[in-house]
Amino acid sequence: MRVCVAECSVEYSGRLDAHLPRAIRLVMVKADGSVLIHADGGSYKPLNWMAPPCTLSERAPDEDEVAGEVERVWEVRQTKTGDMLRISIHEMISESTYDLGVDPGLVKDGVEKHLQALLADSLEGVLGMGWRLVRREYPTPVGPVDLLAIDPEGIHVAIEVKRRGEIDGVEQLTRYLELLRRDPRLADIRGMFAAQEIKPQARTLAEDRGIACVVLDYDAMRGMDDPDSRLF
Amino acid sequence: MRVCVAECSVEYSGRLDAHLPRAIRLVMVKADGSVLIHADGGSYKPLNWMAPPCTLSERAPDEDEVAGEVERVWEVRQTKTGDMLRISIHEMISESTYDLGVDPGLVKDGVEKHLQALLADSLEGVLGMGWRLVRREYPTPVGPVDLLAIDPEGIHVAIEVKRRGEIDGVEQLTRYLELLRRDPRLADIRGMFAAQEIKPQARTLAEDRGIACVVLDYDAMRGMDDPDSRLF
DNA sequence: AATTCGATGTCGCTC
DNA sequence: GAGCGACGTCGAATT
Repeated sequence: MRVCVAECSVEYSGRLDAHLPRAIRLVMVKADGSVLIHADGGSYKPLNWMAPPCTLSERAPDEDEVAGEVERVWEVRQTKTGDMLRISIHEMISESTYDLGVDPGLVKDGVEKHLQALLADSLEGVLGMGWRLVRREYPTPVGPVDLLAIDPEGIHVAIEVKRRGEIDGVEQLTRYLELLRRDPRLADIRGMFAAQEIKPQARTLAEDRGIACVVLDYDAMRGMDDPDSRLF
Repeated sequence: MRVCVAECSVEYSGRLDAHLPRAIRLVMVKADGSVLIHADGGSYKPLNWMAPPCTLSERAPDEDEVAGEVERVWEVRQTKTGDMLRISIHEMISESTYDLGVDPGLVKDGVEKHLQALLADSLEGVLGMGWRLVRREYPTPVGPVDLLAIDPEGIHVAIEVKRRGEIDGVEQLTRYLELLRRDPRLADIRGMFAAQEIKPQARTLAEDRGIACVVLDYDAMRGMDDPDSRLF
């Protein structure tokens, strides 16, 4: 990785055209040729960038660029789309190269699949005694519903699990229910919307459609979970 | 901005839990306290990060951490959500601080909205005499179509404008046409797909559906445009 | 404050 | 490779 701090101006041409006026910025060139240009603020998104696969070439400034006090010009081209990033360097303030090696990568925990697995393992702990799991990823013609369960009264319940419960999740569950009810054995199936957080609009819509809402406590579920039987 | 290269391991706890095993990475601390951790690959997205507003504090490693060869520990806390990022530094390889000043920011040009405005202003210049604009952003139940126009024969034409014409743009226009044709006054409406560049697949699909394709010349349209009447 | 919508979205999976 | 959905989506414009 090459890490530079430079006074530069930048032009991008690709899905749109954009330019960055002259200022001091951090320019990061990764081993795969990709380039990131960061200012000292904003979020994790660079002001400008080029995604791999791409190639960086350096050239001398032309007459106009010299007149504009440009010392070096980097041109980064996207191999597939032809997008181009031109970095005009007015002054290189610092430049270093490091060998970072291959990163072992991020390990995630607590995503929807994990919530689904935890709830499947802790149905009685979360919903109460008498609940039984039929299966995870129960198939329907429009995709699998997260969990199919049976409540203490013996009624089937389709459970949609989300990390954040929003309206589109309720719509998704509604589609599943509509199709599942065509199966005579599931004609009386009910719906349950389970999420770590349920938005007010989603709750309103769900309850209007007779879908129960359950807020999941991830840490509590992890406590209930039997570590020997879990999937992750 | 503080730019460090360090052998580190990282834990994140917030919307999800995640961790990064020990490896050499770039750690960027911006003036607002936000932190980015980059490996030497991937795209512009960091492996891990903390968005502002947040505060970074450094502490000495505890007994377990010392046993794990940790030299320094940075803890970054999100002020509002309480999300936490813990960076355990095994070895600081390089550390520098720069004053970048306030960035003037990215200036965008040539986005779809601008193309749409230019085409609306130059309909006859681009498509030929006799074309008339009905309106921009003509509403349909699935969103507004960019332009509704009338061709020299008096037939309505729905025009979808893109910088890069790809298949999803043709699908979008097809949905608009389907709904617009339900209006008896627009039963004979035709479609036109206008873009600076039209991908072969998109052109094939469009023409198969009877949708005309027009390649827009941005510079020429800017030349035709009356600067006094334009929207930008 | 809440919501909707666009993004140079990116990323990861299925087909 | 294309299509589809989730994302620690982020961010701006709008209600």
